[in-house]
Amino acid sequence: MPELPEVETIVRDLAPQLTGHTLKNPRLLKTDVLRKVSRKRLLASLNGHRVASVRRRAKHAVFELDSGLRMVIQPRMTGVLTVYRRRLTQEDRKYAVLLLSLGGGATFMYRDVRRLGTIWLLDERQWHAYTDSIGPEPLEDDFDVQQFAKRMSGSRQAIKKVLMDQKRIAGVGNIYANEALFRARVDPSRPANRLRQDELVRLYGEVRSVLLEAIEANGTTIRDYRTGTDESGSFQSLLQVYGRTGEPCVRCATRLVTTHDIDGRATTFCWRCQDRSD
DNA sequence: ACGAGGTCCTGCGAGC
DNA sequence: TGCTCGCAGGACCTCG
Repeated sequence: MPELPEVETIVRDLAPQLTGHTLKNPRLLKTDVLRKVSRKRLLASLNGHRVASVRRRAKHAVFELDSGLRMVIQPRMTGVLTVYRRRLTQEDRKYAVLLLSLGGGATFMYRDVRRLGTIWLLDERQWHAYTDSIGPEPLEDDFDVQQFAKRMSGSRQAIKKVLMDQKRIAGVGNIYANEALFRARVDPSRPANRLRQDELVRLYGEVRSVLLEAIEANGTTIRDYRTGTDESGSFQSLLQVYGRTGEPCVRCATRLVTTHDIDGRATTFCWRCQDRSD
């Protein structure tokens, strides 16, 4: 799915096109993405309301309305959020979940092939309860290495799994967990609470730099991901391990290997550069 | 508390 | 060519 850099790209593209605009003619084509909100209440809460802001939190796009309610969309694996300034074709609409008219011929669309994505509608209290329940943003200025080290070392689970735990740090998914661990030369299966200080320092730096570089590249398009202007990202050409099983390590030329030992997710790494060192 | 595994969905590519 | 199978960027749940 879109991870932090992809949702950040989407939100940067969408914000200028949505902020200050009044939403008209909301159409919900699929209801299985709704969580704790009825179709009727969602549509009524959108229709005629102005968008106050479009922001990212973790891997979610957050649309704050003038009513104070927030529509939160988690694109998960295959969700795409785009504003179109042309007439939509049948092909465009094939996987449409939510359509909103923005005026001036512009249309916002959330489409989602697998529909593992979700739409929430949260009031102020529910929003704060949620945002307080997940981890801090790794790219915030005040997210320092001590905070990172403390959050990682509180678990003896595999460091890769802990990196991807949204309750510990927000926004890191499978691609960037693989990349950051490779860059930091840390074995993904190491128990998080057994990393040395120097490894935690490296990992902290690499998590932040890989996320920043991916944002600069407008995210990673493997298959489904599109930016808010329906374009592909370009970070896929800069991946060093993810999707490169059997190819040579960029550092030592050893063939990269993939396991599914950690939480059943694909972990690609260099057993030589990321040797366990405990 | 932890790990394992199932669940929600559809599409695609590999292999036969 | 056409079929079945496993896998896919996520996160939630239950069970033992």
